[in-house]
Amino acid sequence: MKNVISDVEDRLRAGDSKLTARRELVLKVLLENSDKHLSAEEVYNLVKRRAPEMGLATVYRALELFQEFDIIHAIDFGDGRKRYEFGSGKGKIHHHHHLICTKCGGITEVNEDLLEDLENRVSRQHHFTITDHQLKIFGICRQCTGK
Amino acid sequence: MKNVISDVEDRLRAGDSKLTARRELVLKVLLENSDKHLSAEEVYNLVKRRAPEMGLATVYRALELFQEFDIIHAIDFGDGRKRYEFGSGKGKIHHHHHLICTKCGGITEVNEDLLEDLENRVSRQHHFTITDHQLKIFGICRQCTGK
DNA sequence: TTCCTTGCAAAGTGTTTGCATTTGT
DNA sequence: ACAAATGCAAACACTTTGCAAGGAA
Repeated sequence: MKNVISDVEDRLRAGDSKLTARRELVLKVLLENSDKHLSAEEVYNLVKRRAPEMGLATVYRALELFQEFDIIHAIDFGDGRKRYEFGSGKGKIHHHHHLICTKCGGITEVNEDLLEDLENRVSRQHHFTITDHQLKIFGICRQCTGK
Repeated sequence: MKNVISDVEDRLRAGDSKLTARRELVLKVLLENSDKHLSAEEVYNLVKRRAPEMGLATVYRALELFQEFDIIHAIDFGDGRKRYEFGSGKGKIHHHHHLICTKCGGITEVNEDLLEDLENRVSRQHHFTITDHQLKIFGICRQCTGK
């Protein structure tokens, strides 16, 4: 946990930016809720508990910065706002998928990458150099089944 | 072509709605550009050529109506606006995927459904009843390769 | 008439930007 | 002191909504 923060600090410094107190707070909130896919507003609300004077714009700017440094990336579950998640958006570093329950809105992560074969086929057939993919599966989750 | 329109007309009428002249125009524009994934604004601009007095709100309302009737559905390519495509969003009727070129922004459709095995596995492992999925593959398209 | 549709403008929602002030070094 | 970061409010982009006017049955 602490190491993640100092790792981010190093990466920012290497790019002539720094991990200010506000940015660290944003980062911590993201870390502590890394299972939740928070939106900017949600991050803002959590952050405000510890720094009530903090502005929403600062949260957006921190999120943008973290994205530039490939520390987080945005995902879109179709609810009209961006949500954030650790890991680079580019590259094949961190492939996982989301099961989205259309009843309760809950999101489950599937942490294996299940698409290698498929990617190889598509890549060959369409002469398309794949750098990333995004799979969202919609349906009814275990808890909501049978309700 | 004509049959698609009268089919839509029938479906709307069955649900106590009707295919007005404006709505038909929206539908036609969508049909004539079914390869393009138009946004609301793009539909609006095309529609205005034939009906200059038409308002943007009417386009949005027509698109919403068509979605309710599962005639079209919205997709999000992460550019901040919704784009529309024929076919139901629910159900396993019409599964295809999108190759999104990160260089030129071009979108290629992959019309086979390649995910059956994967769905079966996920469904079993997570007790998740799948109703739909969405796969976006990012990379460099054939034309942009080597530029 | 009655009900639905439409155009227009206003309101909403999520995000970004301009600018004066504050902070860190 | 200087550059970068921040809070605030205004601006933005896309979408939705309220309402009065228009049209079809």
